[in-house]
Amino acid sequence: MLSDVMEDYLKAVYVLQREHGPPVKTSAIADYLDVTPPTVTSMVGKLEERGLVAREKYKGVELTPEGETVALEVLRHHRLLESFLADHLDYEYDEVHDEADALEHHISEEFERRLARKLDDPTVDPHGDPIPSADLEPPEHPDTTALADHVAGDRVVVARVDDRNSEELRYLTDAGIEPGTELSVREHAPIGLFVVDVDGEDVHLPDRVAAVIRVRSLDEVSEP
Amino acid sequence: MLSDVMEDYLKAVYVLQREHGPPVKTSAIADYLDVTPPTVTSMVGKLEERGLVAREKYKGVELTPEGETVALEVLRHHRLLESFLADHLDYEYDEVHDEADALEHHISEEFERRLARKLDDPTVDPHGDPIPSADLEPPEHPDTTALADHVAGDRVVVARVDDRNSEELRYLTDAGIEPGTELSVREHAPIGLFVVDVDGEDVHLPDRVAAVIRVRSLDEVSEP
DNA sequence: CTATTTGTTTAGACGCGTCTAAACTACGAC
DNA sequence: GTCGTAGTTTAGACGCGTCTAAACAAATAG
Repeated sequence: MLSDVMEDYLKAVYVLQREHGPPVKTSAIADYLDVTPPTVTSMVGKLEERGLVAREKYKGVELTPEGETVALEVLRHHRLLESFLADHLDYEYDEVHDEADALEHHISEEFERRLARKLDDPTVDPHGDPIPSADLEPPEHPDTTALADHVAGDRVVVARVDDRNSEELRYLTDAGIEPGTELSVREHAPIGLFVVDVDGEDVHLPDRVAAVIRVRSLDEVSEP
Repeated sequence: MLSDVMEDYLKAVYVLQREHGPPVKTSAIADYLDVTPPTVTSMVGKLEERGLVAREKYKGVELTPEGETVALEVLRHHRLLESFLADHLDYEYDEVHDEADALEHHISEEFERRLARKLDDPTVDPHGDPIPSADLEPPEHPDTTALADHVAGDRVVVARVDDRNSEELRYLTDAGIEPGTELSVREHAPIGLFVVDVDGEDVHLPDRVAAVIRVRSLDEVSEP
């Protein structure tokens, strides 16, 4: 039996591993979960005893296959819930993350099955993140590029946006930027600002934000 | 801030208070929550400090108005969830209780609102239990009688069935007995068995089960 | 009206998940 | 290469929710 908190740690390691590759550092997990580093160390110790992570002291941590399966299960719950909230309860994209976080540990396998069925077995959540399949095999990660890596003139379609910052997400949604949106880069201003064209409207984005928007090229040219 | 566990205790006191009236005994709560009596004593102590229950040592416990409001909030969550699971996720009546128990503490106020709206502000859950309204005023409890108090010949309509025992509930559902079902009492056998007619079929129920099925009379006669 | 049984509370312990303070490791600057 | 610093781990504490064992109160039988 695994506690909610342990599941949260495994999810965190999974996500951070995807972002920066293993090994995942103690402080990165602490930041992600809003907890102090000693707390992480002690929790990671327990996960190691259970064979869910491999750890090298002072170096960092990495999921074992068993740990990855747990993380994928949690992620599947999370993203199915997000999809459900957006599709059937009319939540805005920026509101679904927190609600799904609260619920993801408490739904039964039965609930998961029925939800998936109701939603027609979706493969992508409202932010464009892939939903792990029911067999919990590691999902394909379509090769996308960061919007920040593109140059003026590039035409791209948004693949996914980071779901963690609700305010940012709302800003983007209001500007019409969400998975599936087509846009073109007008300018990369030297002060660290991207200007993109969305449906004929100029939208301004600081570099930091452009870095977490994943896109696919529309013209097979100009890959970074 | 109230923990999930505290909410569970308040819900338990509420339900037990409705069933047997105050004061609610320590052991009754312990049974209900599947916990030992000392645990209840210590928890009740904390609830008392917070002004959510009034207690007389060795006698029992009773909800304060504040405690009752919390209990009603939890119950509203629970019963809205049950309704949702049955109506939109095709759960059977006997499956909804446990799932709702797991989720009731983790949905936001926003979720509650959207759920109620989606369901068209229901006033009764699938078991026939009243759903507290959004203002959390104590709901009306329609005056029903126990099926067990009726005699041969009485025609009644089922108002509610106890949602706690999933097996019993499934048996009743399979026999066609659920809120809204019309039935008539054929016989009260002296060995502690009720025989009722449901849609022309004989259904046999031990006294204990007949005691937890609440009904309303169809002929204005023969009130116990 | 006392004695026994039944039920409740106190006492003390434990695991979980968290913290702060202090010890330690690793790594980049010099 | 040594040293200082940034980051990690150990040590020790705390509140929560639970338990068992023992002390205590209330209800009941005689």
